[in-house]
Amino acid sequence: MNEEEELRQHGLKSTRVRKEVLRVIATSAKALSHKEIQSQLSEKADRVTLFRLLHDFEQKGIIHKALDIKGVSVYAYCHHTCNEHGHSHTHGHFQCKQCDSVFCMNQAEIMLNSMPTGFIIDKIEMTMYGICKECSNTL
Amino acid sequence: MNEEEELRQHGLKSTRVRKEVLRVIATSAKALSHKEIQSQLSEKADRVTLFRLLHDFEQKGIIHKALDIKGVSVYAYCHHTCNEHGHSHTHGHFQCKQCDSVFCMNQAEIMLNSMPTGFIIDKIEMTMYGICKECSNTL
DNA sequence: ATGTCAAATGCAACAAAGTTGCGTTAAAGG
DNA sequence: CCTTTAACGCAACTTTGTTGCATTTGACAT
Repeated sequence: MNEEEELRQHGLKSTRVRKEVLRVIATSAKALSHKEIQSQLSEKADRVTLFRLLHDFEQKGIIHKALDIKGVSVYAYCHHTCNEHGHSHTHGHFQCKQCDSVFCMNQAEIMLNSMPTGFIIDKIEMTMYGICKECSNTL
Repeated sequence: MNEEEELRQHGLKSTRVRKEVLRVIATSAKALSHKEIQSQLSEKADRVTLFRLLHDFEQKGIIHKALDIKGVSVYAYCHHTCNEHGHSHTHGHFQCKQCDSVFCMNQAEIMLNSMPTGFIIDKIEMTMYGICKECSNTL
């Protein structure tokens, strides 16, 4: 499925900016910040357009958001598991202290051994910090 | 142990602002943002002073930092388990969608069922989102 | 008690991330 | 090809957090 089809499937118009952002995110091995996405576009797009587009993509289940250690949002592709009714991610994220890259870690799932009483849990996020594969090779 | 002693024990000068910030954080049931801390001080302190002080407290192991869902830093008391050589928290955090409060959840521990190869893990953070005890009572 | 000195504070200015409002452009369907 | 509505771009703004520098103050020695 190409970008055009995927956008339409999620009820979004297929436009120049959207197609390129989708391509950039879908082909990235790591989660990307707004800034990184902007700098990877061949034809430049407006900051605000990009912010709004990322919100839309997230809302439609095309991408999901994580926070890096500084609290900056980074975005990663959902690989067709989510839609506008909700996200269904069980994976955690990993941020490298060396290169700052954030990766989706499908190997790492979360298991809660006890639930706090009275609290209704909706979503669990896990982030690991350390050194990534690539950086640990060059140490 | 009072605030004055605790600050000295961690190698920090005891000052008016520090004592009050420490009191506010140590007696709070929830993690507090910079903004919330500032608004809870009886004698107002400078924004920048507060930011620097929070960094210092974190670095000395007096408080620890978590990120709320918007990426804003919130701070909670360490209860004497940490020092300048490192933090040793195994608990996760919980943020309420209703009231935005962030709580330390000592009940919730993390279990990794498999480790990603090549990645060196240093620290694991977990945040749960949902409805807190208080808000779920008034639903 | 008082002087000294580094550390802590306050102020101004800045930077980055993210938001809001509004006018203009362009995709999609007829 | 015309119309409509969503997407885009621009300007201005907000919030969080940072940096540099001058002033004040806590801790310690005299």
